[in-house]
Amino acid sequence: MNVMNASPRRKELTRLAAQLFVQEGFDRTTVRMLAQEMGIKSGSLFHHFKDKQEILAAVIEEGTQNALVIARKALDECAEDPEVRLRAMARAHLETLFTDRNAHVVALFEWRRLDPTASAHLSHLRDAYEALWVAVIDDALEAGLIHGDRFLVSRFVLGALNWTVRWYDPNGPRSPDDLADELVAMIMPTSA
Amino acid sequence: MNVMNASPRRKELTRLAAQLFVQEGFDRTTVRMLAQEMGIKSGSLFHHFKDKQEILAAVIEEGTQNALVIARKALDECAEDPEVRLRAMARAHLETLFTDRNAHVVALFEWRRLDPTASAHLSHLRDAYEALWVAVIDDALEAGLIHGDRFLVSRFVLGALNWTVRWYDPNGPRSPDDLADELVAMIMPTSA
DNA sequence: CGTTTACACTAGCGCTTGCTCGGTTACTCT
DNA sequence: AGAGTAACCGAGCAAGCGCTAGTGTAAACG
Repeated sequence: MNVMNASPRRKELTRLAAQLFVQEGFDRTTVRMLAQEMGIKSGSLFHHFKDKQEILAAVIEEGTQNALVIARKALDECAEDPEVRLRAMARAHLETLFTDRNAHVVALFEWRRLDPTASAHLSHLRDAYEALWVAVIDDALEAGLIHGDRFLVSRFVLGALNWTVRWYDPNGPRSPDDLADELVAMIMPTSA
Repeated sequence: MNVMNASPRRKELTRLAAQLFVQEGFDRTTVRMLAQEMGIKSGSLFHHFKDKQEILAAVIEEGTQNALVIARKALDECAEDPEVRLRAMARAHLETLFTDRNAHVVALFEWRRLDPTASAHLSHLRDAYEALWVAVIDDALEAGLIHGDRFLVSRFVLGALNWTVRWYDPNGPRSPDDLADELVAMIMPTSA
């Protein structure tokens, strides 16, 4: 068994698992279903992951890592103007949400199935990501770009963005970037 | 077995079930756990509900019905000013979200566990509720109170509101009404 | 060459699951 | 008193669950 590696094989299996977890939910996805999707038998699955829990943790870790990388890159690449940064952050959020959609849906809706150990470890990743958001929101507030309570604003914005996975159709006419821009415009009085 | 009644006993059992579904998730809640919480044995449970699915449907129906009633009452009781109605609708949403919190959390996060028949029936209820929102949003847009795409705005607002169940602490300093007002203020440029 | 390593297989154990069913209790209505 | 009925119990079945153990095989390595 691979204790803690990130072999390409394991990455691919993690991707397939994410898809099934989204389709069926974590609890309803059996190891036999996972194995079949991966083209192996259920016993072989435990050569790659020590138990079902570890598969869930791998899926969520993958998604959250990517979110962090993409958000940092987006912020690095743009100017220091608070409005630009806010828009960039919103775009980055939706970008990762829909390129790694399966992993993020699992992270958002199956987080509670993690055992305490895995949850604690992954919480740090998640906190690091949210810290980026809080910083951007703070700057926007300070610049008078938006108004309200910093805590509430960031929660509302993240809620609105995360909820998109429930209704957004990637095959529709609107791009994720459009969505991000519309949301930012919605909360910015100056752009009326 | 009670085919389709709403006896007080069944209502109470539904309430208890909602609580457990929130704590453990639908799939992880066994009929034995449900029975114990209700003070009966697992076999007796099927005198009240024909199967586990029906319990889930009962929980969701209860919550959605209440949401409809509360929202309609709130709209009936307030003036025709679009801003007032928007605020009233947001308040009503959070009010029902936190007085029937368990039922709504189940409705929001366990909807997919419903079998197609139950889902179809309950979708009508849900659509009726969302229609109230769309009407209110439309009026607010027409009055120039808010701006943006009517479809996107309502999705963003509902997303922000629904996501509150993930972070809002009813024992904190803020009331649900405060939350609703802050959100409305956030998306209304005129109130800056 | 022999040994190691990665990956897969078969078989099945021990347990839990949703649900059934015949029988019992307690209350209501005539 | 007797009949009807809603509520509940105890026992357990068939299916499915996560996971383990032991084995086979082919490529990689000294």
